[in-house]
Amino acid sequence: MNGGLRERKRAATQEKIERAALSLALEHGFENVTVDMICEASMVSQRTFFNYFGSKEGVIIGGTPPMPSDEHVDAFTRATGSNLLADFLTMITSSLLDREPDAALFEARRMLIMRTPELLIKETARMGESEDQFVAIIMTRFEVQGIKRANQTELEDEARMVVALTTGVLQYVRRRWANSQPGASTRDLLSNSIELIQRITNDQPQQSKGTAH
Amino acid sequence: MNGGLRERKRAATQEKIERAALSLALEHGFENVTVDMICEASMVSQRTFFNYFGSKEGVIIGGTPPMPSDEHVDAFTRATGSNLLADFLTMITSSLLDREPDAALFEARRMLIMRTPELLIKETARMGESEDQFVAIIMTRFEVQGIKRANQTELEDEARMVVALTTGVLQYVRRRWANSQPGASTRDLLSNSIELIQRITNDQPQQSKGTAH
DNA sequence: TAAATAAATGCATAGACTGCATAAAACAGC
DNA sequence: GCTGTTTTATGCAGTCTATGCATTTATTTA
Repeated sequence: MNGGLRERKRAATQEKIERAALSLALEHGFENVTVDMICEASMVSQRTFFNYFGSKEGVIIGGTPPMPSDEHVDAFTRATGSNLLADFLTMITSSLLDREPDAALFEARRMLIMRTPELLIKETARMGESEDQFVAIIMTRFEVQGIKRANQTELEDEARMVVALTTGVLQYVRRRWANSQPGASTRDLLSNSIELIQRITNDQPQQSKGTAH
Repeated sequence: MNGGLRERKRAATQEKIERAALSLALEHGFENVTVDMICEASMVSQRTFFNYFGSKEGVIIGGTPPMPSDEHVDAFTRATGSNLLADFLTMITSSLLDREPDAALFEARRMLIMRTPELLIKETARMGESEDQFVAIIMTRFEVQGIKRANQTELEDEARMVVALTTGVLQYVRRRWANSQPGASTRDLLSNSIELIQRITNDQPQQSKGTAH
């Protein structure tokens, strides 16, 4: 059933731990906060903490790796005619934004990540864990849109490169986002980033566009 | 002085630990090998192990973050007229290749990383730690080549994006490299990757090239 | 050969994390 | 409301990575 006592208590506990963790980390810095401190502040056992979040970073960057919702995936695979990299990037950022409905927690996280480069790196790493699933999503889009290459491998390489580029760009975007104003538009940030990518990759003053061999 | 007993012994110890670690990790898998096992196999104390490598991953992916030599940096900042991203990527991979002169260790590392996605991620993370230094190198190239933008910030953003893209692409390249034949050419792999990037970023069937706004 | 420097080690300790057993709470059916 | 079942929370013991500090051992330099 939905909204049972059990479920609500679970959500409450999770939030309580998260709030305690964020608050402590903002005050003392992430690395100076121990799991025990978080447990004491949120009045749960250490074991419970790990049951919920799996690791110390987990409580900040999310206990489970981020996966876009079916709606986002659908929109992505069907968004024909636009730029693949831009669309993928948009899907990922959208699903990241959806994950945190509470504005205060959202902002706290932003500040924390800004102050803790290590967390930004870990977040990137976590994204990398889901690589295969992301590749699958992109392959679906290729299929839906009837995009073919000489062979399946080539198509998969392309998908893998898109994911790789995205994890890289995400690091850039997150940094910019972390240093931006609280209310700043993610959309603008994204389109600026994509412009920048295109400027960089298209800029090749003297080299011909053909293969380098 | 150079080649003193001290220095040679140090190099010998380091190599002994590295060999033991790689051998054990290939046999049992990285996560099933403990630091104590490595210490016993290489006959050093645990403390010595950490003095050399700082962490368990360190013994596999290198005790210190990878930084290109002055020669590489020089070549990069002066290589005018070519593609920025390609040149930067080349510099990074070159310096990575230079790090391991021993072919057997090199190959062992390749196999290990192929079998241990976690290590690939950690390696990427380590690269991210040096971001600021890389940005500085790129800024130097801008300066050497007299490249200007509206303001310094814009230039730095561009540099940061190049680093971000590179860390992403590196993940792709490393995966390809890990799964390739022992003798495969890194140069070919690189140029293929760069072609792929250009195909992806230039491919925008219906969207005009201008700003999305 | 003696002083200075560097390397290796031992020991104590913190802190993250896991496995396992058990207690407490919530649920489902009656 | 009572009872058996399923989740959730906890306690505890133990493993493993990692660090600080003091001490010993080896190499270098003067």
